[in-house]
Order: sequence, then structure tokens, then C-alpha cells
Amino acid sequence: MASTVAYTPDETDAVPQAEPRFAPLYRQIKSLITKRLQAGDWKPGEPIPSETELASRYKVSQGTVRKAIDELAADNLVVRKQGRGTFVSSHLEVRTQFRFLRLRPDEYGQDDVSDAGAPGGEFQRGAVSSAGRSVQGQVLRSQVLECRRMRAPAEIARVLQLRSGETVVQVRRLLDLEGQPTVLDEIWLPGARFRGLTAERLANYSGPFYALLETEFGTRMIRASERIKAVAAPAEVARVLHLKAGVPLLRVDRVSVTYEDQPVEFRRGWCTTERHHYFNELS
Amino acid sequence: MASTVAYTPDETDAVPQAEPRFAPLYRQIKSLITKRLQAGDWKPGEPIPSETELASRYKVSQGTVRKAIDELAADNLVVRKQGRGTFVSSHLEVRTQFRFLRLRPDEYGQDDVSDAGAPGGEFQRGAVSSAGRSVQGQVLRSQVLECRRMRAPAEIARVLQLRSGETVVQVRRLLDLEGQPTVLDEIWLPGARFRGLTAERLANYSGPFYALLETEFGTRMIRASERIKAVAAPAEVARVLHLKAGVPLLRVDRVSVTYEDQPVEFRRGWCTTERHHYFNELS
DNA sequence: TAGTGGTCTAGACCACCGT
DNA sequence: CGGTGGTCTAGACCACTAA
Repeated sequence: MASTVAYTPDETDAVPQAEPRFAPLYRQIKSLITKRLQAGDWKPGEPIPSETELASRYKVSQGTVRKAIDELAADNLVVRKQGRGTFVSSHLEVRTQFRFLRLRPDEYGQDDVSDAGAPGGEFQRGAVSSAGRSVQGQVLRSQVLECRRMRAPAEIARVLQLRSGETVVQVRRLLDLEGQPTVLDEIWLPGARFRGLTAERLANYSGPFYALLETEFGTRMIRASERIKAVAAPAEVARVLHLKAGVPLLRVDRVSVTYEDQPVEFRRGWCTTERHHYFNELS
Repeated sequence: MASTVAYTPDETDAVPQAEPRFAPLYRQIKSLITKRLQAGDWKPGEPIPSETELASRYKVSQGTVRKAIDELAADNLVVRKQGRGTFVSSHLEVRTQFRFLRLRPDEYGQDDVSDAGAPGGEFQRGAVSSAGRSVQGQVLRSQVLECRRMRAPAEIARVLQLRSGETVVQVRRLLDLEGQPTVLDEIWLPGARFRGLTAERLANYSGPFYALLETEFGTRMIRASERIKAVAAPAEVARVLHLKAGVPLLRVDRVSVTYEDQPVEFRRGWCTTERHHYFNELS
């Protein structure tokens, strides 16, 4: 294949359409692979074809495929395992399980956490509406309070890029960390994408929320952005968290996106920081 | 040079000592370059030698140097500029100036900020004890309230890895965002490293705090980690921020490190989030 | 042992920048 | 134009994993 010219598909692949022409070859390859992931041709947890296989399939050198996969790995879409292969990443894997949970107990990792090596999260099946598991040394327990379908409030519709009045699923749940009620999450999801999502389905599922969305609804959360404010606890929130109304809480608003930067979740978390803190690395 | 064996220094470079032997060649090269940066042989804003130059100097292929520099660039230690060269990154550069400031006005970037392309921060010299400048579309003004030397409190000494009782510099400053007092920063620095740092020096300097530490004291902040809590504003803090005592504030504790992960700053920021929020990207 | 990702090389050519 | 980083190739060898 010529070096920088537009990629011409061979028989084994879907046509690449609205791509930025004249992108470097490795980006075109990256984009082709991403499309396959998005289409679900290669599923979370499974290996993608080997570098040599992809190289011959796309008629480029292995080095080019390598660079494409390097970026996919940097984007956390894929995980390389030496000697084994390259795997579609999944919220089910221990290493990426609570990738988006930034709340840490205050005692944890006094200095930089650097690598910390999470002690492998073994799952314990919980009672109805709950699941208990260990993550980063802390015991995590999730209890679903509510799951209902409703017409999207204007604000939610805007964020999720829905027409106003379209239906959304609202989930409210309580997170216990070390036995303390710590986070109240209010989650909104596009109704169309998560058709069969019910309170019962959630109750019977033990495991990370995003893992359920991934395995049951084929929607993988890729990336998210958060906005954090300090607020006084509203009465209703305080009640659920067993706190006095008005105590300071972290209000964490999160927009999560799948492939192509499609927003598919809006979440508002109300967090006590009496025994925990929000952790962040700057670089 | 043989492929994976230990690197043997040639005449042009300091001996590599306590390095993890049997690291890949490119990491050894990376480490050699890092040492040069740390030693100040190549200064912030200046170019480092070209890839071909480094390749011949270290007697490795250009590809290997390239991979080393790729990582340095990913670590933000260095910035590549096509056609020009590779430059030691600096807190003076517009693009990295307020790299660590995560507070955004609420209206800014309704959706993902993605790339946003900050509109180039032109500096305006301010009155004594202050500097006004524009960053990411918001007007930022810093006012030094206090700068004194003191014996390190136990907690500070621990974080900065000093012997208890060693002297530290404490700086207190107020950040105005869009004319609103928004953040009160309490900063502790190791006294030994920042010997000539005085209130006057700070007052006469217009520009980012870290840029001053970099240019005047040769200490570059590489990386930081933050812990965030929601707290009720202490009376003293509230007074400075023109708020009522007890209103919810973000308390952001930051530990910043230089090369070799040496901690060199502890900072506690008290932030109102009435008109701003803390922004974070998860991936 | 065969297959995978990881490292290293050498050389070609391109895109961009300043002079 | 010459020099810099950016892309692409082809091939060799290493390290790790699983059968």
C-alpha cells in the first residue's frame, strides 16, 4: 500500500466512509479497527487478530499496525498482553473495573499511589438489590434504590443529545464504602439504547454497573468527563446518606461517552467526603 | 550497541548508576536524557539535540531515540515541534501554562472541551502583589497575601519528606477569576530549595507561579496528585473569599513533584464553586 | 515449540520550518 | 535549501505464554 494516500478497502473489510482523508496510514488502520470494535465484531474480553494477521489483512507493515494498536491501547480501547495477544478491553476485567471511580478512603495510599497493584477484586454475591465486592482494598456495596423510565428533563436531554421529551431510564443507587453510605448516584441513560434495563435486572446483577451495560446492552463506556462542585446536602440526599441536611458534599456530574464520542450517560453523584476523598493525578 | 544488555556510557555522558539494569535500550536512553534535563544541561524552552544527533551520540538507531523521546513527550517533559525540533517543556509556554489549574467557569465548554485551543494568554503587568492575565478565556488575577518562612509543621514535613522542624516557605495567595475571589491557596515549599523566595519577589513577578519557581529556582513541577474534599468554609478562609463562614467549599490538597518524584510542594486550595467547577477527564 | 507482542535496526521518503 | 520531526517498511531477534 502506498504511503500516505487514501486507503482502499480490500475484500475483507467494510468500506471506510466519512474518514478524514490523508490521515497517516496508521490512523486509517486505527480507525478501521475502531469500527470493528464499535460494530461488535470483536467483543470485550476477546482477542483481536494478531498484528501480523492484521498487517497482511490490511496490506501494511506490522510496524504500522503496531502504531495503530499503540494508540488504541493508549485510549484504553484495547489491552496488550505479551505472549498472548491484544484484547478488547472490558469493564469486567479487574484492572479496569472501577476505572472511573475516583473516591478513595482517606487512609489509602498516603503518598502517590503510583501502581498500588489492586488486590484482585473477588466478587461476592449479595442480597437482592445489592452486590458487595472489594476494590482497591475497600469494600464496595451497591444498592439500587430506584429504576424507572421517564421523559427526559430538558437538561438531561441536552446533555445526552436527545430530543426533549424522549424517554430516559433513571437509576438511583446508593454506594456503601466500608459499610458507610457514601455516594448517592442519580443516573440517566437514553431509553432507546437500554430497553430492557429494569430494577430487577439490576438487582440480580452483581458486578460493576458499566460491566452490565457492556455485556447486556453492548454499550461500552470509553471515556467520561466530570465537573465537581461543593454543595450543601439537599434534605432528600442527606436522608439517604444518613447525614444532616446542609453538610458539605461533593457533587460530581459525569457525562460518559461510547465510540464516536456519543454521550450515553449522565450521572450526578453526591459524595460525603468525611472518610473519603476524590483522587486525581495531574500531569 | 547490543540489543538488551546494559548500556555502557561513552565519553560524552555521565555514568548511569542506580538504574534498573536490563531495561529496554530506549528506556535507558530516556533515563539518560532525563538526567540531562534534571541537571539543567538543557533548559526549559530550549531545544534538546536532534534525534539524529542523539542517536549518534548514544550509538543507537534513530528509532530507539525516537521511542525514548516519545515517552518523554507523553510525560510532558518535552514538547515536539515538527520541522523545528524537540524542546524542554516549560510552565512559561502558553500551552502548558495553567496545566494544573482545573477550575473552569461554569459556562465554559458546555460539552467536552476536547481541544478548545486556548486563545493565547497575553500577560498584563499588574499592580504590586498581583498579576492579571487571561487563561482559557477567563481573566485570572493572583494576589499574594503572605510569604513567610517557618518551621515545617509535622504534617507538611511528612508530605515534603523533610525532617520535622526544617524550614519551609509558606505562601498564601488569593486567586480572582473574572473579578470574583475564588481560590485561597496555602502553599508550602521546602525552604532550602527556594532560598530567595520572598513576598517582594512574588509581587514583582507577573506570570504563573510555577514559571517563577522554574526560572528563578530551577525547580520544575512535573506532576502532581490531588485529593479533594467538600468542607464548610472556616471563618478565616470565608473572610478572605468574601463568603459566609460555613458555606461549602472544595478543599483541594495537592502534592507536586519534580524529577525523580521528589515532592517539592504541598498546596491546599480552598475554592468556591458558586460560579466555577473542578473539571476532570476520565479515560 | 509455535505464536504473540516487544525491541532494535537501517534506510527511504514525507511534511514542515526557517533562511 | 537543509535540517527537523513524522511515517512507513522489512527484517532480525528477544521475552513471554500456552499447549
